[in-house]
Amino acid sequence: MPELPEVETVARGLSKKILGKTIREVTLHRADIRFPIPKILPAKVRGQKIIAIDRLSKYILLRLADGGRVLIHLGMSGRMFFETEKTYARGKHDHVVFSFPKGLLVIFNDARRFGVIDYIAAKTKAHKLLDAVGMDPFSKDLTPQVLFDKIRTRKTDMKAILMNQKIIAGLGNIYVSEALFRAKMRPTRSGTKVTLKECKKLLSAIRAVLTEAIKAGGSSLRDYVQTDGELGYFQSKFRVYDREGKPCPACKTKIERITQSGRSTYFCSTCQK
DNA sequence: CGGTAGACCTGACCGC
DNA sequence: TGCGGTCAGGTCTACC
Repeated sequence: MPELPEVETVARGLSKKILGKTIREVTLHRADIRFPIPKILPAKVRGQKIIAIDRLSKYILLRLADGGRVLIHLGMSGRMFFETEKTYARGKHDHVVFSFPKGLLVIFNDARRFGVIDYIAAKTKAHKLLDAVGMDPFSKDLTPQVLFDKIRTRKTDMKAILMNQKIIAGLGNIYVSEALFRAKMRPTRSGTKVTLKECKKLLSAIRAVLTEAIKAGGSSLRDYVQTDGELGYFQSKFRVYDREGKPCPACKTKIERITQSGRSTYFCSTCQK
């Protein structure tokens, strides 16, 4: 499901209802999803108050009062939503259930099981997955010059560069196509052929599309819902993604779909150079 | 190190 | 109704 805007939407939804609350219990209905879920997690977080809920790239971090953290990644099909203890009927892919006072439940559901749930103890600083996270697109330290320096030496195409989480963290298949369209840049272009001026435009495009998508509550395709069950609506604002054969919103040329690194890319061959 | 294919998993959809 | 093929919002690992 999720790229940065969807994860941000989930993190905000969780904050509204469980920030400052104490975890009563965590139930693991599976021993592993993409990786094993630590068996000790329930014992470690039981009775812990959630003092912060952060998003780092596409990860959600529940910060606990004792300094421990719960790391969550939604993979391709992961969802988190609220239920009430009295009426809850466990769904097929409900793998983890967090219980809070007054019968409030937070369900982690993930059909494809590409998601991750891990526990990071208080004194642990490094984490393999978090160490692979690059700069946040909204970071003040990410200037056009910094982006240019990261891109200019890369021989691979812009699609792969923007999908690389170590370069910029948070974009995925939808928002890479959308950002490149807004920047008028061909997804097939080599990083070595991008100018500083274009990086400035690209960075603005990335920030604009992500900001608009967050405002819309993310994009709901097949199985994404917000924590409260509402649908995000940014999918109705896609300019190229999933619009093969449809007219470009700027020039009416038919949108093309190509495959890059085994994933679909959508672009306008007239607008994007 | 950079680049790329393959792997992991379930479900929805399409054509026969 | 079933069956096979394709595709899906991610990213880690192995290999060149």
